[in-house]
Amino acid sequence: MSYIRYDCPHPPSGRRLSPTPLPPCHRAPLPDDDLVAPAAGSAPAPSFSPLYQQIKTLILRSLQSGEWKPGEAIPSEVELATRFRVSQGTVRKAIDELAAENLLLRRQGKGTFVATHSERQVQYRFLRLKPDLGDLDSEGPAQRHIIDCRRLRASADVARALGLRSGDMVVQVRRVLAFQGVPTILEDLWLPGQAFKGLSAEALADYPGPTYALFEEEFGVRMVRAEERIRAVAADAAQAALLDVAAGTPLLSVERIAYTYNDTPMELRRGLYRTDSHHYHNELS
Amino acid sequence: MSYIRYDCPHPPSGRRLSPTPLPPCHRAPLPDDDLVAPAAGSAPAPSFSPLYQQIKTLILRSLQSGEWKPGEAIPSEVELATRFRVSQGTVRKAIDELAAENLLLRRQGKGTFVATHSERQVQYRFLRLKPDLGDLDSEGPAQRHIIDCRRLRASADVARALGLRSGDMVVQVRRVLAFQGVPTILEDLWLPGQAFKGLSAEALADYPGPTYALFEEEFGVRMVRAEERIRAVAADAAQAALLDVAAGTPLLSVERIAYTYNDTPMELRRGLYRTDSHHYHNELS
DNA sequence: CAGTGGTCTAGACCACACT
DNA sequence: GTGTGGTCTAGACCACTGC
Repeated sequence: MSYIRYDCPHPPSGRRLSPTPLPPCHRAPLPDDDLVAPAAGSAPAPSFSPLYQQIKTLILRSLQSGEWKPGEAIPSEVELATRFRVSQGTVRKAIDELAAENLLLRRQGKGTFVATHSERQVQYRFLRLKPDLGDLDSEGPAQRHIIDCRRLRASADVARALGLRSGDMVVQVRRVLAFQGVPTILEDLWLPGQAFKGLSAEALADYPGPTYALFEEEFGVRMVRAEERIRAVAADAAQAALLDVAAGTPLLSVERIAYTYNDTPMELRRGLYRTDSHHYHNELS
Repeated sequence: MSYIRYDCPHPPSGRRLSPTPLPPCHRAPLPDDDLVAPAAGSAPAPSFSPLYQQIKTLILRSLQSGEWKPGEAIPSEVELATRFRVSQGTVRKAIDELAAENLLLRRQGKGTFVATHSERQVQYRFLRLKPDLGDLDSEGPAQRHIIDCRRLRASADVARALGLRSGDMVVQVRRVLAFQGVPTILEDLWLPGQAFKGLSAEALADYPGPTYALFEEEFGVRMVRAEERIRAVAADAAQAALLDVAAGTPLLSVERIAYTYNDTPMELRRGLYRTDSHHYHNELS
């Protein structure tokens, strides 16, 4: 008596059965807006998912809607259990998965928090380039040199990567990141123009934290995961000049697509990394 | 009353208290070999870990000792719960973590299995080079050309990577992997000579599955995780010839250290990847 | 059908953080 | 102390697999 089923004996819309163990019977129906209704908008078919997955979806929805903002605490487990009328253990399992995906951050004794790119611990979460020697902090944050920031129409490949139509407006940023004075990363960013109205070179240059934190704060766009394709290429003359290397120097070409909630692509990034004193670090398991 | 503590009121060695909830008292002491004793060999200090962590350690120990071999089913959760005298939920949580680390594989209705590099699904788990076009299977498995396989004394850097003393014996393998006839990967492998006695070029060439599966079957060495450092380099003349590219072509340099249980390094691999029709794929989260 | 892992609950207690 | 997440248990039932 625990799963949403089509053959649910409850007439009032195919919602989940109530998991009350000892008296093995159903719980009183809940207000529709309190649980996932297989209603408009959602995919109608797969409402077979376990309860905790539905809770997870609901929490995700609240994160997406901005009900809880990055860095803030979400309601406690007991509170959420009451709200969703499930046991604490079920809420717990939902939160466990969201924490494993780095969307939430649990802190014992304090609460559960919406993850952010601002936190010291996980700053530059998506940057895998590490110095060959010395600890990660000894190097300090990168210096940013914004070369260009403009609005233009998306080319075919940029549009495809961002799920736009070619010709749609995008913001393009070109910048160089330097570590301890050595220019090390040259990258281009493309962002959907719609969501990033008003992004300027000044904002990018002045913001003290990670760029993804700026995106969270100024545009409400939270990057949740990303995919990268890495190749080795030779620097052309222009690239070589910007990175202060000889033309033809082998560079790491890193193409990244970053996604918000619901696997919506929100950024395309093409970077060239010098790997003479840094390396791209990856953990496999 | 649930954690191992130094102030545990049980005299017979600092072992864990019994988690019996309703009558909040301790359970009868168990045979020493049944649970982690903070005995010789292990680090003595950190015996504060939760029960499920201890269970995890015990399961890990059985995996390590070869009590359950790759591909085999481990005892059911209830069975393990009885054996370790804990609740099924506690065993479950231990297995959950091991499954998340890809050491175990759960299959509903069938059991929990020791993960292996032989399985079709996760074959080439550690190889991140993907074809630019076409699905992963369309390409088929790589053709292996073993160029060399010899035993020699470890150089300083190889020894350091493998946790050996320089001068210790290692097996060195050089090979080329080709996809659809195109040589794409040139790599050197170094393996501790002790554990890989008898490894031959013929065995490497003839074995039909992934090399890591051969290591499991023939030498009982299970690679559990790995770390990679990636750089861009230019092919020298010899490398270029083997990979059928022009000298100076940019290549991905991938240095991998693969670990067995207990974070013991068991393989150093230095690969050069052509990225003209393939790319290194990485997921960030 | 029995056996396995998967879900859900309810309740107890522990560890940690703040006040 | 109160409130939070973290651990542990016991028991029920569901879903999948294979005999």
